[in-house]
Amino acid sequence: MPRLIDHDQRRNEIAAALRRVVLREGMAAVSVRTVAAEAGWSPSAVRHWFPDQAALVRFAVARTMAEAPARLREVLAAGPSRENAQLLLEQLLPLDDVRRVEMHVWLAAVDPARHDDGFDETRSQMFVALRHVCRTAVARWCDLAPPASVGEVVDAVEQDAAVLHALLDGLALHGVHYPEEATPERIRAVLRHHLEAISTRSRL
Amino acid sequence: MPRLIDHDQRRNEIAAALRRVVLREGMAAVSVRTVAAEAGWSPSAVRHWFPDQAALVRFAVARTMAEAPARLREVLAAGPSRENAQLLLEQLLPLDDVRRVEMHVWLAAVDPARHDDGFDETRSQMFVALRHVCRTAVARWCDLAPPASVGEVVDAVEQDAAVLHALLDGLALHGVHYPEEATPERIRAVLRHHLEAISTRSRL
DNA sequence: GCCGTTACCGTACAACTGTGTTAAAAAGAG
DNA sequence: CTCTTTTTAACACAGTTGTACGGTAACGGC
Repeated sequence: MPRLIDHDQRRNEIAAALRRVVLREGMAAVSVRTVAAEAGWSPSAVRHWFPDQAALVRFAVARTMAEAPARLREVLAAGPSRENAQLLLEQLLPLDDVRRVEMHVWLAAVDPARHDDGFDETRSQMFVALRHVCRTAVARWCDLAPPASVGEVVDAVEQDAAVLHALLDGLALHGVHYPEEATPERIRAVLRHHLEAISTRSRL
Repeated sequence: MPRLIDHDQRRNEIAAALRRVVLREGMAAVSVRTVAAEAGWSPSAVRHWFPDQAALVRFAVARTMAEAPARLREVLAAGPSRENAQLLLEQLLPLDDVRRVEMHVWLAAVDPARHDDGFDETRSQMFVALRHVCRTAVARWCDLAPPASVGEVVDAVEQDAAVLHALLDGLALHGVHYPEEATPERIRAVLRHHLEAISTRSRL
């Protein structure tokens, strides 16, 4: 057997390089060559680990988004409370560098993906996943029983979740594209304000 | 004097061609050549009307977004009412083809613009303009005096406007990138639900 | 020692890009 | 018709892109 290399780690390194390129120069600057240079390898090395460029960015985007579920699970484990509900939602907002990179890469990838095949599934999965997090957050915030499955839908919660979902993505977009205006504190404040509006209403 | 051509109309034709390319194949497919082909001219013709590619997309994006203010003014002229407030906001959502194209082009242009100079001003202008529309809409919805100027800020309205602004951009993003899930009717319903939540709260 | 498999590199090529230059066509004014 | 300016085309050039191919270096088992 020849030298054995940790495939996953190698690919993660390259994905991290792509992330850095996207963050610094935007998705338009991503190419096999630029990513390879950023990672410190030759373009052929990158080509060795990924069959083509599309697979490269697919993998990198997937890996980038893959860290969020772990954070969500961790917060979820803390048990339901209002603080917890807000904390849950904040995991999906660009409030620190890690989450900012996630959102940035995702937003940069979503638009081109609209015309690439093989990304549609990821896109809609992301949508339903986010929606379900919103459902859970609304339920926890309003002190209701959490939704048992992705399929189970309670109408009142569902409407609030749809609003929250759009609000969340809007805040993410603002945080990434208008960092001066939408600072982490302001984003948090807007989310807080909206959540408190929900509770005020539900007390009627 | 040799043949005189309506410069503005010519440039608008080219901008429209760019719009079509963006809509069909995404911003990544935009080049002097592809736009020229779409418009039915030679690349040199396009180059004759725009000094370089950056100016081309700058102009096309500006022209695309330039149609919204007219719509907003028209709605604003109808005088304040709740229906009117919702209608105002709906002018900034991808509810028909015209508005869908606007949002699509804008979203496709915003991300690359983050790393191009000369677009920052447009970006922040868009932000404050949208925020002000939200302020006005909240004021009209809650039957308050409309804000006199962009500078005048009422705290209670301002917080609601910030939420509404993020919600609006989130809904726009959903409508463009998840057209199956976020249909015009659902987008309208979400907006409606949020606005009614505001009024419920304000009646306390 | 050797060998075979794996990892990586350098180069090459065709396609595309933006952007100049150069020249032809078109059309109103005289 | 001719002249003059605008409009369009054709071409060229350098740069970048994705991807394929041939070769080299490393390493584990014998």
